[in-house]
Amino acid sequence: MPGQGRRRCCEAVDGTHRNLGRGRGALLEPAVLAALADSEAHGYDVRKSIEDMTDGQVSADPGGLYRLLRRMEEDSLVVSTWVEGESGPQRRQYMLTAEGRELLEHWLDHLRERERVLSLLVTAVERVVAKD
Amino acid sequence: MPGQGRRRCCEAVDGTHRNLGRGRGALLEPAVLAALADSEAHGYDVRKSIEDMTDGQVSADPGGLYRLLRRMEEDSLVVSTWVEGESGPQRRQYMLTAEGRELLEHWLDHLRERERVLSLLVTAVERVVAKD
DNA sequence: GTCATCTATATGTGTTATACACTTAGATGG
DNA sequence: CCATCTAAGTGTATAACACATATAGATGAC
Repeated sequence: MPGQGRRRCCEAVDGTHRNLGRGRGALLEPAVLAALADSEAHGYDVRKSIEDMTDGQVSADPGGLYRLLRRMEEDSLVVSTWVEGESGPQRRQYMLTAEGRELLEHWLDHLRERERVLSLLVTAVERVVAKD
Repeated sequence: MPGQGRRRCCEAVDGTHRNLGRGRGALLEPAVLAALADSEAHGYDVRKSIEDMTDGQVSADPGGLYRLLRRMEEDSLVVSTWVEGESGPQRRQYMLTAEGRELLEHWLDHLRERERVLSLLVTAVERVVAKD
């Protein structure tokens, strides 16, 4: 069986998905934008939204998610405020900005393109594999 | 327009796609495997195969492609031989191994899963964007 | 009453592939 | 002779990731 040394194609050590693809090809950012487009939320909720969105298949790494949210705030895609709960300020509420919403629309086109490319690739692989 | 500082979502500086997603989420490896499943080929041909496969939308970075091929050989997914052309040995011919073919089959399942997740994400984004 | 578990938000860090620029070299063609 | 195509690389800074770990309050079991 291939894939002992370097890990390949399947994501996390435990076999679950943990990412949506890396870097520029990543899908985590649009997922976050989409999660926040409905209503503002805090990081923990965003994480659950993404799980819901993807049918429980993508469970973002908390560390990475919180860092992404900070990055996105730096880039003015979201803004955050600390929510003073009845038990002290412990939640950072994120809200989408107009810029973030604009980018999400842009992402939609891009995601559709990616869908198309992926489907072309699947077709090509199917052709050469010709599995049952 | 968002995306001046950090580049976002769109791939290369010139606006073309150059990758298929990074790292573990990357699609370049299966594309290479698929390109070599039909018939052995050298790197330059693989690059063109990928372009064909993706309707000209993905044009792999040559540097990265050659490095990937080397990596794949290290992992016994492909084997290479220098082809002695009539004008000296200048082409490295790559051939898929049984292990490589096995991994490609595995990739097919994985790509289909990715297709499904991507389509769920697109649906989610569409719902919140509700564009035209 | 304490122990696990859940909510919630982080930081630390090594690893790795990437994008882009650049090099080399033979062949082809105007 | 000079551009362009084929062909195969190297160099390198950067960025993002996976995973481990820390923290703290709340909830619930036993």
